[in-house]
Amino acid sequence: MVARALRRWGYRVFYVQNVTNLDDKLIARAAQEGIDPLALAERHYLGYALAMERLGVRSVNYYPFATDFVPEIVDQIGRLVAAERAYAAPDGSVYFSVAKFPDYGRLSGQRVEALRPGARVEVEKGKRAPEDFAIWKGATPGEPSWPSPWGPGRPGWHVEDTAMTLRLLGDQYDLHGGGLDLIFPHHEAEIALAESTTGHAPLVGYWMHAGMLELAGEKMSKSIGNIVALDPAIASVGPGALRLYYLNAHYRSPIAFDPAKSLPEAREAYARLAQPLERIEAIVERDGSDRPGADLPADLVREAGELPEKLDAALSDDFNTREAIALLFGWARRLAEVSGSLEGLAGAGLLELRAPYDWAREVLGLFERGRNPPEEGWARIVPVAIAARARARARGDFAEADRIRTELAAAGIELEDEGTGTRWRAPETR
RNA sequence: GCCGAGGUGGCAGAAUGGUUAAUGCGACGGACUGCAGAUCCGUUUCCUGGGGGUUCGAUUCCCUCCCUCGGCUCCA
Repeated sequence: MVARALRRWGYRVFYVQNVTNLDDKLIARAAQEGIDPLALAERHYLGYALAMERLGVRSVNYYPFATDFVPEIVDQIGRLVAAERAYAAPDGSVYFSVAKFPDYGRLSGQRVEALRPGARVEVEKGKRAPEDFAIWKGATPGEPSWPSPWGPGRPGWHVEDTAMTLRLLGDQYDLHGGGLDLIFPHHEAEIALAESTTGHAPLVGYWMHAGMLELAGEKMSKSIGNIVALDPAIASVGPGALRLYYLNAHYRSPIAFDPAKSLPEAREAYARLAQPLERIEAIVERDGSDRPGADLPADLVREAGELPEKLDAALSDDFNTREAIALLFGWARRLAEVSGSLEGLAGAGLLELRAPYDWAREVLGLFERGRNPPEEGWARIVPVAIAARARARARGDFAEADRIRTELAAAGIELEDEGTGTRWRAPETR
């Protein structure tokens, strides 16, 4: 959403999302399954990329893999060691010397003296100070490793990202995102590593830290392993409803996920929002956008014209997506009031009424045209069934009419009777 | 213990130093319907964690306490 908005506002955006494709857990799991850790990482990445595609997250320009940047990482570590900002330990690991970077802790508000060593992770031997962190991990037999001046090993987590961004984005860049849980130590470490390497500060102009998705009071996280709900969630309510759910709160706020209620609620809200758009598009698709008809009432012209401006204003207030969504609901309600007269309007007017929805499509990624359209088979079969049901109803055979509706429902097809006829909808079309 | 993010109606979740604190879900009532659903209209007065303070006025600013979540340096 941020990348979409910035691009709309004329910024040139190059969006990099780093992929850590080798870590302790991956190595352990791969050993368990008897496969190559990098292949396992590739499999995870593909699953992630597929889910993002289905969610309509297509703004990322490049997903660099950490292990493709080992030369850059080794080079950066070399510069840090040469500048005595880092040191090699006897076991072949290299540590960054936190004491040599006075700004350490500035981003997170932490004071180095106040940290509690070993709170969660065992303190390693070979460090000169407990707050130092590994940027090169000496090789363990049987695990992937690369040669380096300090012996074979693999990159530490923090340095991967800075080596990639120094190469891809330069010494300084504008925006860095991430979850609130990454501020310390990871983002703190990125700042220390990059600024110590290049001498240029600040590394990042703006940090955007997103609130956690809390599942039953606990953050949802790949580390805990309770993230499995993403694919089923997309499948159950569709990508649009899921995006609406995420965008329904300010990015910095934690959002409470209730497995029983959150997704159905998002689905209902999304359906309400999409309803007027579906009506408009049904007419335009049927008659074309140049269909003749009545002009739009002046007040509607004005409102439709002003809304995108208001939506941009809402979003430019620290990306207040909820405010924008509230405006969209207001527009949906406004259109509902005039739904009876839509049929008489000219195509040009209908397109004007659609403008706020076009904004939402571009910036929020909602209302994307069916990437998973109903199978052609359905499009042939369902109208036939509907006609049969209409005949059954006309002759008063409601048992047969209900049987047809039930049968279609079992296949996931929903029927809705309206004054003019019966509409049908396949699940997951949007 | 320290650092950070939060605490708003039944639920989710915005906003603001000032007349009725958005929006959505849910609930309730009505219209429509053979029924159901969807849709449309309306209602939902008692909601800003506790306690102090500043102010004519605080949900908003200050202090303090409580609660939830995250982090505390090789989990990423």
